[in-house]
Amino acid sequence: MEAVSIEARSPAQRERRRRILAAAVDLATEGGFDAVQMREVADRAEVALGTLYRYFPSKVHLLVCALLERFEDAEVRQRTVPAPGEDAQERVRHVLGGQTRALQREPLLTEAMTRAFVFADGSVAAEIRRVEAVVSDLLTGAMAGPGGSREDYRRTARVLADVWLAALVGWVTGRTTADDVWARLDDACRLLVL
Amino acid sequence: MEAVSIEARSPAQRERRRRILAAAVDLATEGGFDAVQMREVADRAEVALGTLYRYFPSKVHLLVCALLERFEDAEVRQRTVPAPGEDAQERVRHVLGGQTRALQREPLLTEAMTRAFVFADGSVAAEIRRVEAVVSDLLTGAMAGPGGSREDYRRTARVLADVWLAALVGWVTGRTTADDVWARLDDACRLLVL
DNA sequence: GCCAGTAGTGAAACGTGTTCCTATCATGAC
DNA sequence: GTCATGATAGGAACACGTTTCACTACTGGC
Repeated sequence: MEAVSIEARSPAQRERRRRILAAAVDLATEGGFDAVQMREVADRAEVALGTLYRYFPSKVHLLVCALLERFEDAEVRQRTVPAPGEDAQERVRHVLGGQTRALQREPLLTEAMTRAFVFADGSVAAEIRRVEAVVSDLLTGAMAGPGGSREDYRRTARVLADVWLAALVGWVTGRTTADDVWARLDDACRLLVL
Repeated sequence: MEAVSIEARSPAQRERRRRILAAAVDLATEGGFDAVQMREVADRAEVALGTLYRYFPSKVHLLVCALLERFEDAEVRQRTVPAPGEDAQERVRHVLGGQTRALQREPLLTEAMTRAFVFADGSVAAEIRRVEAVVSDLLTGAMAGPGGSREDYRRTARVLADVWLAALVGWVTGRTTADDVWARLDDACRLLVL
């Protein structure tokens, strides 16, 4: 089942897609994963339920796409304003800290997107991979710095992304505190040979 | 809502609990997360649906408890037969490799338990924490070796557990191969200051 | 043994993600 | 302009996790 691609044909379709994502983000921001109910998303976006499913074949697709857009924006911004810092460790800490704080500003939205991300099954593989790629770019870009080689940092970035994800999962499900997310990233940065 | 505790009062209750977990594991082994349907679990365990929900307040609880029992067994076994290896890195690699191979022998069961683990919400916090504690014991025990101090390795163990989890999630959802799980753990062991 | 209270049964019912179907609408080819 | 084709609306229907309820069976204290 293929979703309507991002390069949706008509302006009306792009607009519908935008409205759907906005509705999902609003509901998630207000009530988290459970509050993103497909009928309610369709109502708010003013599309029929069947249309919603034509654009996003499942609730998880929808939320992962919302997550992807956020990270894509973040990655673009990061590219225009490179992270400050003397070395790879300082720069990647800066990025991780900033992104984590941003996620923590909207706890329920982060909960919804994070749980969708980890619960996603094989049918969402393409979107998940895109998120992983963007996050990898974000982190390797920070570590490599201007003009550095990203490839040297791919493996380290993946470890950091893994720690980040696990810490976020612990936080969004109420098992740990917001500070703990940073503590775990901090530990990881310190323990990794950077 | 509190599940019937593991120290269930009567032998009949312990037996019911055992049957329920066995039924869940069987179904998961055969068809993964989606195949663990509560009505079917109740049927196979020969208990009423209401009874199943008295023992395990949700499908996720049920699968996380199954995961917990597996890791508890593994941890006990690990304690009786300490991991071989000259240093912390060798020993923890041995344990991670062995456990990962064990998980990969039953891909659908691992898929079911892993997805339950990451999708679990706050109501499963207690069980999740127990799983995390057992995994931490497993890894710190390996790294500390006989007579060593576990505490020195708590943070490293958590990073490794995070990488392990993220890699397993990637594998059970078909995004990466079984070998990739090991490759990522291998990278993490190499990149960490051990 | 009897009784009170707890546990278990069986079945119906509810909520929400997902699918399906038919009628209506929009758009591009001619 | 007309028509064919695909997109959207509207809504019913289905699947499965979860809840509820009335009834029965068990168990521990007397």
